[in-house]
Amino acid sequence: MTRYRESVRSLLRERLLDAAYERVTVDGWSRLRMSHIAATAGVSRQTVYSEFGTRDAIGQALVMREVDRFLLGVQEQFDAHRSDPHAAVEAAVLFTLRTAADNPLVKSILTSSRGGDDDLIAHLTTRSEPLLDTATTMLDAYGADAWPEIDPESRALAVETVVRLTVSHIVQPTLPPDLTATRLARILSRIALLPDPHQS
Amino acid sequence: MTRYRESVRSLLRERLLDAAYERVTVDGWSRLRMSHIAATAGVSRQTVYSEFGTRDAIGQALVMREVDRFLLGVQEQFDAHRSDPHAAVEAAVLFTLRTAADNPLVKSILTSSRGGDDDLIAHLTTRSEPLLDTATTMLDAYGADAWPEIDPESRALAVETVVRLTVSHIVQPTLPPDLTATRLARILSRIALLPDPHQS
DNA sequence: CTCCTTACACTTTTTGAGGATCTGTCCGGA
DNA sequence: TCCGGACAGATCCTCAAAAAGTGTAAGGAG
Repeated sequence: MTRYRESVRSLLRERLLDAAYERVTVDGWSRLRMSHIAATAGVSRQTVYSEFGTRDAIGQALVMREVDRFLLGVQEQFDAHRSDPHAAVEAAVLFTLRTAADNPLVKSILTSSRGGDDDLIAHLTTRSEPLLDTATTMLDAYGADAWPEIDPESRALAVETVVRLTVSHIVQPTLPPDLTATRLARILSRIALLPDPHQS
Repeated sequence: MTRYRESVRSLLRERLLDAAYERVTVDGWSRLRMSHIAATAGVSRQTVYSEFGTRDAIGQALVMREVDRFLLGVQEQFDAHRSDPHAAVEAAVLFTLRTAADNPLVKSILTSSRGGDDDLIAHLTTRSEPLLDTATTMLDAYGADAWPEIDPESRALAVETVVRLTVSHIVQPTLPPDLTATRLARILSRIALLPDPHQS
């Protein structure tokens, strides 16, 4: 019985977050109104309040959900290439670039681009400024586990570098994502002193 | 005679730009008034207008002068280490990080950080968005001339990478500038397949 | 018990009119 | 050449009234 309640409740939460997300990506956080969320989700304003309490809590939940999804996606790319660091980096970078390209929320979280009328970023500073740290730590731990043969210092250097370069390419793209991913993978191979399959 | 006129004129221009610079670094571009510049430089407002025409032109000139000085500084670092690419990169990165740290104008030009009340950045889009391109091109040409033994593709990759990483460290510093410069030089050596004097 | 409607106090945004300030230009005098 | 003064037009404050939004609460329906 309690199981049923929780199921309904989390369904409602997702529905509300979906509604909020839709509005945010179109109008920006500042123009999002509680009544919009309620209307889009087909519930009353009060239901939104009883679920989240405040508007800020919705922003928090929105950011958290997006961050979790993104990090999960990155992990999946790595899992798909456990035996091949070069391919893993290429896949993860490509995934990140593509996500940033068509997910404005993730993009602003990753780049913390100030400005715009979008103060959703304010919620990030609590949760997303550490995002790059979290990602870096995650990748480092993952790398240590999956590829113990690489020397630790080189690995740390490589991880930090790929994170910075990826963000750089989000902020200022030059080549198409897939080519960028290839280039970054090559750079990383050299830094971590890996064999580069595409070496000329 | 004409020589004298030009000399006086360029002296006046410098004086006015100095005055503008001083105000801008304190109050920001938006709060800079033509009358301030005139007063600080000890001339009349009309003299400022007859020299620059518009307020925007002053912003343009200010940005140009700063960019030129910065680029010259980078060149000097390279010239000082013509025989040693590794040391050249380290010196140039360190110079850039330090300049960015205590020259707010250069920093905002390099990072194009929008926001703030400082729309001086707007003038950049004409002149400074290409700054990174200019810097990259300059470094590439310099590298080709000074170190022809490095293979061109690796060199291009290395140059683009060091530019992006340097900007990244300006935006999000972690270690002190000198350590960062050392690390970047090491990374670059590996990408360009150079001998690394500090190899462990 | 959950959700809806309605209502209400409080805070934050938007709006608009008025004045002040600033830009860019012109001219007469030194 | 430069300065001082003057001027039209644009832009930027200021500040108070009105509008809209947040968060809380009570009563009713299923």
